[in-house]
Amino acid sequence: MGRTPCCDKANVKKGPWSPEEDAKLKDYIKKHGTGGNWISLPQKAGLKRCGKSCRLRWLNYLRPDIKHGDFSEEEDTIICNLYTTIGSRWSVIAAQLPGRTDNDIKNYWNTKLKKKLTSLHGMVPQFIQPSSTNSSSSSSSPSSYSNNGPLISTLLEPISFSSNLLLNPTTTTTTNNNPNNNATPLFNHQAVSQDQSFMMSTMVGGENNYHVKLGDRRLLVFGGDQGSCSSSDAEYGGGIGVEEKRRSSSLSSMSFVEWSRVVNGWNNEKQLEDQGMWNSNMENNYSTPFLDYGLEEIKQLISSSNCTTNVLF
DNA sequence: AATATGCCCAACCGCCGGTTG
DNA sequence: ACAACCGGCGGTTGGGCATAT
Repeated sequence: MGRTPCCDKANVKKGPWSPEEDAKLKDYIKKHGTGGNWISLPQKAGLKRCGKSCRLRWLNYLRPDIKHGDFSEEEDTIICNLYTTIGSRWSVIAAQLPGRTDNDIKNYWNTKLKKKLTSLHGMVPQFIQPSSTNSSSSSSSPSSYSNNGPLISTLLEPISFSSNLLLNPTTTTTTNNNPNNNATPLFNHQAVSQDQSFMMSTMVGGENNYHVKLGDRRLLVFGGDQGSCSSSDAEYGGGIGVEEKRRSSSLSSMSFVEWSRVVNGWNNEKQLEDQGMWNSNMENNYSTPFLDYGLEEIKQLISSSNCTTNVLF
């Protein structure tokens, strides 16, 4: 048989916490810690609450390192960037914002940030589901990501890598293989499988270093699937970013520049140029060299660079 | 001033993977 | 091996507050 139930559901208090309850919980944890057992905690602390409720109250409100108050522009950017990168994995996003809880970020996104982006730019960043090599799974649950293979996370710290790692340049352009696909991603970066290959564009940067920039942060971005590509990709994103080419020959694109324009409100090429994301020589040359990489090459490339970031494979 | 509407956010709900008995 | 619990997560709800009518 299994274990006994954690609490008498009929005999636990629900609803808002009183200051007295908060004080009891805080005091208990201060003296004894959580002990790794939330279920027995309320009884020990003298609270008529479910352990789950205590855990939530502590993590989302009572913890001493919680940051209250408005979100900064930088936090906005990180949230937007990560949302388009990994979707609504609020706990992962929260891990990048010290003092913020997943619940806070979720609420902030749903009530303010979405509207802010809509009012500023007339659109909201979208997260496009990765297509799965496992046809039975198309859910957005975290497990589906691990099933799909490695997740390459957005880099939140400056990166650079040497141009001598760029091999066998070929020339290609992005095409929209599915004109009926209206779900145009602004920025498309997801879990990828081991057997997928990548198209990596050369990026605007120094002579020997390639990077893309978002505000004062540089990001290495991988992405795209499902053969979606908009005209704006060709217009703005042709030479910048990292693109994924599936073996199926379906070519897809994200538009990093387009996304950066949205996030930062850069409205013309001059602003993009100022940000190091555009150069006038590219104006009539959207068909810049792309380079083929496998995942292992990318891993090697990153590990051999000065990268000090949280790339997840 | 009274009422309606919209917004915010703390808390709940239900699901999932891992663990335990 | 299996059933049930635990911890963690994301989605949703509903009460309180602010603003509009």
